[in-house]
Amino acid sequence: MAKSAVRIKDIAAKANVSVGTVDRVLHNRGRVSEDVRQKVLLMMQELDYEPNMIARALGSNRTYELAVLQPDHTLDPYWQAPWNGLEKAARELKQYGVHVTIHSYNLTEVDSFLKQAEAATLSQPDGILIAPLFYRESLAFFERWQQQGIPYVLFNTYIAELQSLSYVGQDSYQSGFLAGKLVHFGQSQPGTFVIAHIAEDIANSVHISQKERGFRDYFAQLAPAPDGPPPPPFNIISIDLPQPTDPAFARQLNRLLDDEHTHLKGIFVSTSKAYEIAPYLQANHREDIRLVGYDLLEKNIHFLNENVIDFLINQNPKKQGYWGISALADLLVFKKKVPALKYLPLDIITKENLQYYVDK
Amino acid sequence: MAKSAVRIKDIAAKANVSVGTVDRVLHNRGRVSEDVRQKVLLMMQELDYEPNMIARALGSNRTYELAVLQPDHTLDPYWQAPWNGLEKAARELKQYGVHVTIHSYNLTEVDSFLKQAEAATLSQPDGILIAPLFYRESLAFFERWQQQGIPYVLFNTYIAELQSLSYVGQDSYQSGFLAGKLVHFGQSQPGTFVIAHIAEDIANSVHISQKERGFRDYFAQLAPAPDGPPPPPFNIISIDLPQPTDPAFARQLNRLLDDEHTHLKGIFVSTSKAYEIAPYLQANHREDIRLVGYDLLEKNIHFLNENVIDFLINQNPKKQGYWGISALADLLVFKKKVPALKYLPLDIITKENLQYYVDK
DNA sequence: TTGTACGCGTTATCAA
DNA sequence: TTGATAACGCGTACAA
Repeated sequence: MAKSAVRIKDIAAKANVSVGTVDRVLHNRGRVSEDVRQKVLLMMQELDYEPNMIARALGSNRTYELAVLQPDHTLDPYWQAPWNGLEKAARELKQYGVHVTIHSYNLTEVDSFLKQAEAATLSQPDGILIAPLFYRESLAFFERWQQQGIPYVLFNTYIAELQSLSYVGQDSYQSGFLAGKLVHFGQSQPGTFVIAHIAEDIANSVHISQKERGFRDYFAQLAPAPDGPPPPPFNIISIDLPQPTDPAFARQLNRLLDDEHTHLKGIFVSTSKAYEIAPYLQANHREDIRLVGYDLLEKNIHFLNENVIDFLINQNPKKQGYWGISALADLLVFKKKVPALKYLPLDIITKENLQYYVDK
Repeated sequence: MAKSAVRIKDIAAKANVSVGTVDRVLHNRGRVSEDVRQKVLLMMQELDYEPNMIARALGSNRTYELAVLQPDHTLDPYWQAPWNGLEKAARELKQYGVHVTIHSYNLTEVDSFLKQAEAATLSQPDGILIAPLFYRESLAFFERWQQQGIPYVLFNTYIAELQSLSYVGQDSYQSGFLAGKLVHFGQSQPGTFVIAHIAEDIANSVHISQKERGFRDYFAQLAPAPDGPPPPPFNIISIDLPQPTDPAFARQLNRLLDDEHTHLKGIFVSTSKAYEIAPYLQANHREDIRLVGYDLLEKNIHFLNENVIDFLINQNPKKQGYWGISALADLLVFKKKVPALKYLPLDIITKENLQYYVDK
């Protein structure tokens, strides 16, 4: 027995009022006496009324303007995927009156961010989705949005922020922890594991340092096997590399690879740029050194297929965009509760299961 | 500029006909002169008309009855997940007039399947989703459904079948291949890898033998590294185990574990029953033997957390149910093209990323 | 062969 | 504080 179709009309009849009255209590628009209100509320409960969202979308001709702030996907390949996710969500929600405008900023220029954020704010949207790569500058806008009563969702980059509706993205700490497992797995001889940061301002980048903490914690918790032998002494070091175009990049990397008594077992690249390290391993025939990185960029995929990169951790960038928009839509059009935190899966990608994760 | 809202009314006006006429050509119901038809078609193209599915669902009060044939989820824990997926899809599509009825059969009794399949057929549904675990018996029903013009979708168990609308599920061959990678990864010493079938009628089960083929092919393709050293000689054997309650189960397993010169490196369990093998490894402190299996059952998760199971391959059973129903809905209510094959991702699950895949 | 008018469940306006 | 009633875009009898 599918509890089929209890309509506003039904509860109106049962409560001896008109549909207009029911509608008023349903959306507490006021202008209805308290006793009638209670009666209607009761009837709604009794009949277990569920609004027909389809009819609602059709009837109320209202539209919802959503503004998105994210780095320009034509300047950095990583941001293509979130962009695809946004577009997909936009397409699906179009019929519900949802319209999304993407404000792209240049991820290397603060001014660009400020300008776009300003534009987004002035457009008076009904909701905002933001990848807050500029920490400090974002905070000021959060304040403004909150005062204006505009709900906003953070994605991709976590900022501890109590006022935002939700954060959609990855758990950086756990992804570092997982990376530890992946570089270590199956290696029992003592040696060194490296976490490599490429051209990152670590001090100003919360999620990078969380990744490092997770990575180190993985090896730390390896210790206390109660009955087994103690784990071999692993040496965990982190290196900061400059831009790959900088000659110092090759110099530092080669020094690391050439140092015989380091016993280098694996490298974890804390960003999506594992493909910058891979050529050096390949050139020196050091495919035995485990290499783990992030994201299914074309260049990463290339080295995964060449067995130079062993694992990629997929942060599900497309879904980040998709669910970010969905969260806003859930709040605004479907009036659903939105969880404050939505961690996306950390997919482990190898050559053998890659095909299922690349966007066709 | 969002190409906002071109309605039937608009194209009717532009073509100097009534909405009724437009509707007739839209659904080619005939009864419209060819020249008018062409003109309307042209206008539709020019205006890039997209039907408003929401209004359509509301206007046409038609409902769609979907029948599902799958093993009883109260008798086998694996089937809980697909069931959840079905329910989720049903909930989302309810407002579009989609109603799904689940016909559960006992996966150990052919008669039960026949009875439920008969019932489903007689209910004259608008579409059928079936997990065809009984190969031969399913074929007869396919024939009937095809003759009755009822679209049907296969899920979970692949059967080469040209008439079905779609197959939604995993790629068994590739999952065996992946399992090969996972048991082998990081192990360079020669030794033996085992693929274990637990209480399976392999001859009658296509996907189990596909898994085995994939598994063996993984090791076969390891060979020809053009410049590197030849791969170590791996020995791949398969064993058929009886029901775990059968004393022969323990006997065979212990014989395998005790045989010193087998140099057993890893075991791949071809079904979701890795948890039946795990206790033996644990009891004998043979956690060094790699163990890989399928699916996030509670018992498997337990041994994953205990480091006895190293990897689980997630076949995404919940999504199988979800996308199975979605495929039917896409065809029937949204009139969309449905791909003949939808392979779900083969997620690699470890202790460290498990949390993101368990159904909360 | 074509056009008209009503209904789907909801919202929103306006008069009572 | 209430109740009619016209939209919303589409499907569909039924009339012409």
